[in-house]
Amino acid sequence: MTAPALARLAALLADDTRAAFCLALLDGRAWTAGELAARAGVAPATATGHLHKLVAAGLLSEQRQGRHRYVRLAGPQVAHLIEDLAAHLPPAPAPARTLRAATASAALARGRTCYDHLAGSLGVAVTDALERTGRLSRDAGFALTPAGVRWLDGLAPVRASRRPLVRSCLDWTERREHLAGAAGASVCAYLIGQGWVARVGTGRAVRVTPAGGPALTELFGTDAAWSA
Amino acid sequence: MTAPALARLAALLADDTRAAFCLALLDGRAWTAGELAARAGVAPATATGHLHKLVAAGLLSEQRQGRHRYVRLAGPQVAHLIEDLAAHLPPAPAPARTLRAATASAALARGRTCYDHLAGSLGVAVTDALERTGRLSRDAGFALTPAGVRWLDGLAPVRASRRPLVRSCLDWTERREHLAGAAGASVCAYLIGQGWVARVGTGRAVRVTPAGGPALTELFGTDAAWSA
DNA sequence: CGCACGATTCGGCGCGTACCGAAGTGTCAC
DNA sequence: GTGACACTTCGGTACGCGCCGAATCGTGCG
Repeated sequence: MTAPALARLAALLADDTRAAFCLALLDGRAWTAGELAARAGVAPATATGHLHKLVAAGLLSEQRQGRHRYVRLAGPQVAHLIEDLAAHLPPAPAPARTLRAATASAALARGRTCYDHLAGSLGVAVTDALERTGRLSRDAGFALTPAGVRWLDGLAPVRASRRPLVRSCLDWTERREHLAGAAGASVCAYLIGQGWVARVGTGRAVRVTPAGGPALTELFGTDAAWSA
Repeated sequence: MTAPALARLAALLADDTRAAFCLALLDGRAWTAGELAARAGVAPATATGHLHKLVAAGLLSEQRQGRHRYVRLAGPQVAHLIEDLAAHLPPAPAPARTLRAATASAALARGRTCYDHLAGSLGVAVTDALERTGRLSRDAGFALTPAGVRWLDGLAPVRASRRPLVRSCLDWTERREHLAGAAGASVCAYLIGQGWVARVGTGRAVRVTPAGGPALTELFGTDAAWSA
């Protein structure tokens, strides 16, 4: 559209602190203003100002509870926008400085949630497995096959909504597309609900549980090394 | 990724002048620095600085010819990034102020190129026609059907590349997805090459030619009002 | 009730950067 | 060669905005 409108939108993410907020919120959960401030390393007063801008612009939705202000991404479109932008970043930067940081980023690369679906090598592996078993095709687009639609219906019915059933999300660690959209969210919720995939610590990272390895092998009819 | 990296990328588009440059360049052609400066309403000196940043960041590629500096988007990914961002803008703003502006924006809404594929209501109409004739499916993703792949091969073979054959692009006038990716570029080039679709003036706007109406009706086996 | 705490508002500081005019460099035309 | 032109570099101005400390408001706990 008009240049100023585009610039205003971009400007929301063009600040280190606001960008840090958005990346933290990519886990799909609600954070308090204070948590975000601490995470980004700024004073609470600074965080307040940023949150006002992000909420006013519609990127974040807020919910007040007592003396806390909870804030989350306004929806999957916003999450998709941010991941999309992140996917266009310079190839493969920033080696980890400390051992702690290295293990944390390795865990993130292995598996994580991207708002409400799986990403990282786990997300890509699930997507690959779906393709190998004929439930997903990426030859001429990115779509579930009829068999894939039936499989998903049996697994965890997706309620109809305006949200696209399937969309691809480009991963910034793997540089490959993986399953997103309502179907991606459904699969992720199912795997976590079954206890086959679990969150690690408090962040976005997830891992395959001991019970999950065999279960995933059976679910996808393939013997990928899920436990990696 | 890291917040500062994301912020740096966003900052490139977070300026009215640079945003205007990028939107102008969305037509996929090469512009001179002077043309862009005039379009954005800034002095040549200002444009030089902005172009340096955009080129250094890899969003634009430059080509020097004599005393001219030609500049274009660095590739389809960049075009996609910008259109993607534009698609997330507030719904439907800015009514046109003048008659001239109104006719220009109406022409853009009717049909335009989005870097290298068709967009606007024409782009959506073509996509709809492909779906109606069983060449494209968006039930469980966004993909060409086998029939669609055969049709495209007969029409204008797409050379293999790392670029995805099919991808969807969300339109900011129509708010609907339309065909993009290598297939979208191929269809657009074919229609323009046949003289069925032609550029209007010097901008991004395109229209269906008189010869194009019947031709499109035959091509898509449907009687949509192509000439609209 | 009174204290602790999260969040907010306000005022002021300082950096980053967008902008331009003027002067300089290279290229093309005559 | 000389002039016109596209673009660039440089210097300087001005404005926006991110940041914080301190004071305030409101809520929850003891």
